[in-house]
Amino acid sequence: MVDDAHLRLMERVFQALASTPRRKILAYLAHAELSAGDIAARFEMSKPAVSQHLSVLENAGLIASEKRGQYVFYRLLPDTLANVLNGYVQEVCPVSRPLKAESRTIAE
Amino acid sequence: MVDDAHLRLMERVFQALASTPRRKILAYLAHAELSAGDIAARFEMSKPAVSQHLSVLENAGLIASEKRGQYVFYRLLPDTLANVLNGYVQEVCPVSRPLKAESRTIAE
DNA sequence: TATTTAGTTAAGTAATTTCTTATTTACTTA
DNA sequence: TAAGTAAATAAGAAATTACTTAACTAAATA
Repeated sequence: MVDDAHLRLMERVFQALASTPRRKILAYLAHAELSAGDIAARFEMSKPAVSQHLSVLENAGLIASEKRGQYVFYRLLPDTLANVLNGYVQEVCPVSRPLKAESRTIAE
Repeated sequence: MVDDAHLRLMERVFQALASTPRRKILAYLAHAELSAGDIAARFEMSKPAVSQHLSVLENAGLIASEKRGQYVFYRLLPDTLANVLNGYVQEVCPVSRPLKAESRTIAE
């Protein structure tokens, strides 16, 4: 049951990440909290299209929204991303590999 | 130029991972090298469908194939997965987070 | 209170993805 | 060499995804 929930979350996360605009949105939110309009302004596509991308990311637990007055602000939820991706790397890569990569990073 | 190639690879990797059957194939290959038929036998879908999934994974640099006699054997290329996912986590998550997760793992 | 601004929801279309079956290629063995 | 097995390619149907514009809701301001 719990594991099944985890699989469904993983499914939604990988689905969410399979889109260049959505990965771009996450990159923007890594540096600052932004309103829906701030985000839409950085893309060529229409506002509803961006709004839909934001829903996908929110349903995957990758971002959270908060309405303040007229605006809706979005912020990154870095734990979901880190947990799902690190978890998957460790599941697939014979343990030593990801650790080595991280050790290198830690060493820097 | 180099960075553009990196972005195209990332694009293909996330695209490849956005499919449950393909993530399952990677999990199988994490434990052993398998022939195309061995892999197809583990799924309900037709062999050509599995073959197409294998192409997607191979084009993303996540697996490699080698023909030996009548069979084509597939094996995981763990570096691509680890590099792309770790790289992305670090790009998006304010550095501390993935390191902490890995430190915990290393501590075990 | 009427208008403007920010954002989402709805409905429909275009593009892409994921399957299927049929065909083809390459190797093995009777 | 003929027959059988393993796998990929081809062609097309069905399902999903990613957009568009139009309509709607909520908050701010004149």
